[in-house]
Amino acid sequence: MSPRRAAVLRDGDRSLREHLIAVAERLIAGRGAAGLTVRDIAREAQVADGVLYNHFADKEELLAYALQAHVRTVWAGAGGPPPTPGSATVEANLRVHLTRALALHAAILPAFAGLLHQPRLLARLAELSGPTGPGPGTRDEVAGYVRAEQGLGRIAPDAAADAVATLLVGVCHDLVLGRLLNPAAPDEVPAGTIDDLVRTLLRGILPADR
Amino acid sequence: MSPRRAAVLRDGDRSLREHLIAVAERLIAGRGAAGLTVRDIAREAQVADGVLYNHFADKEELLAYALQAHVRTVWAGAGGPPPTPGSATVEANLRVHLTRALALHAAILPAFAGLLHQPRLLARLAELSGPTGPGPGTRDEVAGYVRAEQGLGRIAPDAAADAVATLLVGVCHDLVLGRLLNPAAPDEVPAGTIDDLVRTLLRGILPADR
DNA sequence: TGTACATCAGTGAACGCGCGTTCACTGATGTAC
DNA sequence: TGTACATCAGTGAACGCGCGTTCACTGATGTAC
Repeated sequence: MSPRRAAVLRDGDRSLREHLIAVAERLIAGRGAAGLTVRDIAREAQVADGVLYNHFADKEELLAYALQAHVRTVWAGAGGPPPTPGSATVEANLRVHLTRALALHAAILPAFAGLLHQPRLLARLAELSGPTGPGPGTRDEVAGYVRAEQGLGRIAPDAAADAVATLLVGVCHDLVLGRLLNPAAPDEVPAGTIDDLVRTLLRGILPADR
Repeated sequence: MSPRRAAVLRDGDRSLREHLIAVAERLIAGRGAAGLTVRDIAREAQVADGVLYNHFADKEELLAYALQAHVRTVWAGAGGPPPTPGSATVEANLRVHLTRALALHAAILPAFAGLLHQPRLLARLAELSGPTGPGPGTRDEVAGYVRAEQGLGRIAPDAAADAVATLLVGVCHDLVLGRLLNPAAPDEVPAGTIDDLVRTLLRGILPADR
């Protein structure tokens, strides 16, 4: 090992690059990427202001890696694999899917708040591998689940799997956006809400005689 | 009329205050409120940089009024009243509701992009009267429609009106957010998508024999 | 009617601040002798 | 083994810029005489 090491990394084998990404990820998880400055990150990392430019082209590149890491961390902590088609009941499984998706979105979407008008950063993030946002992963999971259950005969063969996925992911966006737009609103989703949503998806709203 | 008037307002009876709000509204409609500077607004309004402080406490207050005006304008242009319960078919009416709501959200949500992490501005906006965001108005409209149709027997009495509203508004958030997060995506909603969503809401996804 | 003055909304240069980024310097380590 | 030097990642003060905001000044209008 050649020259100087940052004081904070003296004991350990983590590279400064990894350290910066991890610290930025932690800050993003805590308060979102919007309004985060390079000084905030440097101070929290106990490292000089300018050192990030030895490892990243610019602030955006560091943020892109940190956002990717955040999304991966949230997915890894999503609490195990999604329900297996054919197991339990479709109703219970959809409830699990919705609950999972809500937790994912609640953790990921706020981190992106304030980045929606930074297409350059979003494009850079999209170039990185893996799930880069809250939506696509959940959508594919749900649509795949619906198709599998259709194969098993537990969901109507003419049901539109993509539509179900859109409805389910849409609910997540709605509930999380509602909290962002109205910070005074309560964090908790009322107990009956998820049941109502799942039941509506399952049975529709037409009267029984039609 | 007493002292000086702004050159741009010489011929006309619009106050400078109204002029500033109208110009800011136009800019917000065109490119969103994020990244908009007081100089942008002043230049577009053909008016001195500092004059806004004669009429508003600060930039945030002007933005709040302009956002309110934008939301009102979009609602006023929403294309007439929502469908009347009992008319046509429930399916057709839901399709109209969804199309209306999509248009509203597509026009309003992007204006709020980048403001989601500015709770002070959002709070100030909420203090103004009228619909202050894309969500609540649509939600109430849809839930009210569902309840009215329940009274007429065209929607199942045990259907959850709020859940339907959440699902429908959620779809709007989803489609608009998808475009914001992935600017490369196409603007058009595929023709069959709305049909699929409405049919799923109406009939659910359980097989016919259950 | 004509002239001097008071009023005050509008003007725009200037201020202070925080941001992303740069770069001359520091100092711990590996190498040459 | 001990000493002098080269290397280069890390340091942090400084730079340039754009932002929101301020304020001394301008000048069109109403009023007094």
